Amino acid sequence: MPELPEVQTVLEGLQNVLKDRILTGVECYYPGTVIESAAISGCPFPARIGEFQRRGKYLLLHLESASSLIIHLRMTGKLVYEPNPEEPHKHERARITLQGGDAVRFIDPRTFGKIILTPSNNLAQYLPDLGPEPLGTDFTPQYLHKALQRRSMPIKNALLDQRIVAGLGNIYVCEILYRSGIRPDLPAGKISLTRLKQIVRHTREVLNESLAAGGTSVSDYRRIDDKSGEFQNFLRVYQKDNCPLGHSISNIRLGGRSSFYCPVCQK
DNA sequence: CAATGATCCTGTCCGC
DNA sequence: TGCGGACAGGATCATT
Repeated sequence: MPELPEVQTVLEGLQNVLKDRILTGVECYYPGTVIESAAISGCPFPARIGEFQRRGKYLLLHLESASSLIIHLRMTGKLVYEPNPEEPHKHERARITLQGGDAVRFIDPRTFGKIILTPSNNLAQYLPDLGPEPLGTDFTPQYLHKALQRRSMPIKNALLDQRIVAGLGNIYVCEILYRSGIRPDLPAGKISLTRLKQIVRHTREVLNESLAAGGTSVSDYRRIDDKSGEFQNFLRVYQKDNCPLGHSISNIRLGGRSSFYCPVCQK
């Protein structure tokens, strides 16, 4: 499940592969995977990518033709660079074509991923309300304190809410709460500023460690060069039987998601 | 407004 | 060996 470190790793892979290349189009092989804004006037291709950006779990490719591609991988989306590809792969839902015949395949078995083509000045219409970047300077304990006050939902659900902080998913939230020593089901609004400091600190720590490892590969996620990330080797609670101290891990469902935590280390 | 639950979708895994 | 069912989960929409 691509979260911030995986999306960032994919972005850097795209940057390596697509820098200075001329995009000639986006083909769609599954209804609804590619969405083209009605506000697009004239064909935005051929065009180079002027800027590569990530916002939360969204990839933003700004074309020099004043249009942008918004890509969301959701759970099983993968981008794979392919020199001169032939017929679409079995789970290939879309394809970004390049001048010269090469392409980036969008492979997504569960079909939830999207590629949106929209004028660059109209991005906001296709991006939801997103909270601060967890590695940015405005993600602070004070911010979290304010965002969570009087909220009764479990802290785990709050950290998964992209409107509160943009880019975290199930794996990293489990790991962040373990390192912070906080149970995932604690009501978000009742957590002290001191403990929120732990959350902010460990959010940065976990994300930075994962970025350094090229992300986490637990199921489908691969880098654009189809290599695995390595952070799954450093997970302490997610899909584990025991925490690093040997206590047995509990798995409860919160917001319909499995939530791994150590009942001894997390209070 | 806040919180919860259903929904989308298919590959994988488990038990019988 | 094969089958049914549970499960995985990000974001959105509907309901309470």
